[in-house]
Amino acid sequence: MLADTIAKIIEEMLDDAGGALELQRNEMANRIGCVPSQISYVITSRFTPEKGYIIESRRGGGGCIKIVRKQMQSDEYLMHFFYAIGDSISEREVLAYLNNLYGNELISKKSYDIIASATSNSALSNLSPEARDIVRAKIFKHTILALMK
Amino acid sequence: MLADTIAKIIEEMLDDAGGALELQRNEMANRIGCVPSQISYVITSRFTPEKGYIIESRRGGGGCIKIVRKQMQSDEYLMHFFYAIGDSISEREVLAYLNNLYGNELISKKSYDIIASATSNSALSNLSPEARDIVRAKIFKHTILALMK
DNA sequence: TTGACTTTGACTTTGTTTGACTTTTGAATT
DNA sequence: AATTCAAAAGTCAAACAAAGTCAAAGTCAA
Repeated sequence: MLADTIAKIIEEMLDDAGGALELQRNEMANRIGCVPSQISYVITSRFTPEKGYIIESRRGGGGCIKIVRKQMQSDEYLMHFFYAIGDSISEREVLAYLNNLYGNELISKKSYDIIASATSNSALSNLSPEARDIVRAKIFKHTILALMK
Repeated sequence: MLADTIAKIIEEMLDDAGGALELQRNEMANRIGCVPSQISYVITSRFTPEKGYIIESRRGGGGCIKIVRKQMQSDEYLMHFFYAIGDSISEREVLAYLNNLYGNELISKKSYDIIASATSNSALSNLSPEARDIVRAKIFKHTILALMK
């Protein structure tokens, strides 16, 4: 899929550049052979702040898009997450959070798997969708606290 | 029966692929000559976590369904536990199980903490005591499976 | 003949791709 | 210094591509 390919290219560029990089949308679209807005789409769908990226850009002649991969310190970061979780959360949102934590090496794959399964729709299938999201939020918060123990 | 045929096909594909595979629902339905939702039905009815399968999927263009089969050899002990858990379980019982697992060095302290917190009365405080034990059993089973991942 | 399991298809939700149009900005020209 | 222009990036909605959901209808064994 195009979007995944582009995301991968950007990831590699970030690796090479040590976590921060500036790219030109049109130039890149041209090189890859897609419309420029496809680059925008990839960036807004894959390089979100939730996943730990900071995006800045400038229009006009010589404009560019700056992408920075940020890493924080663990407990501080976990607390940040803890407070960010509301009273209700979807399975998808939990996974986005977990991916971020795992991607930043703040939790192990095993912790990831356990929390993901404990908060999955499948595990909570006895509850109504609304109740599910509320219970999930509570479970998720509890496990985040357990991670800091 | 159609469903069994499809299940068999998927099993064979899993064998060939060494236990993990990605398939496209529409493409497969087309090949087999059935409606796409039949594939969904087979997966939800036959490839359940209870039976040791992990399912993930993605919609949209280039979407797919990922199926992973858990092999039970090295995880017999955990499976034993898994089957011992009924449809309802108290916080105390979960802790007894976890202590056993931890005592036998089958899980780490971190895994212990995460699972204990995810299944605590405190995490499930929104639910009535009866609902709590039922949901807890399900969560606990899911986390046990995650441990074997 | 009831109840569990299957089969089907209409409809929903999620994710991707594209292109037309808008906004911003630096630089060249008055 | 003000104006204009072209070169960026942004926005948005339509079209398309998957998978999910759900309920109605069918099947079959106890």
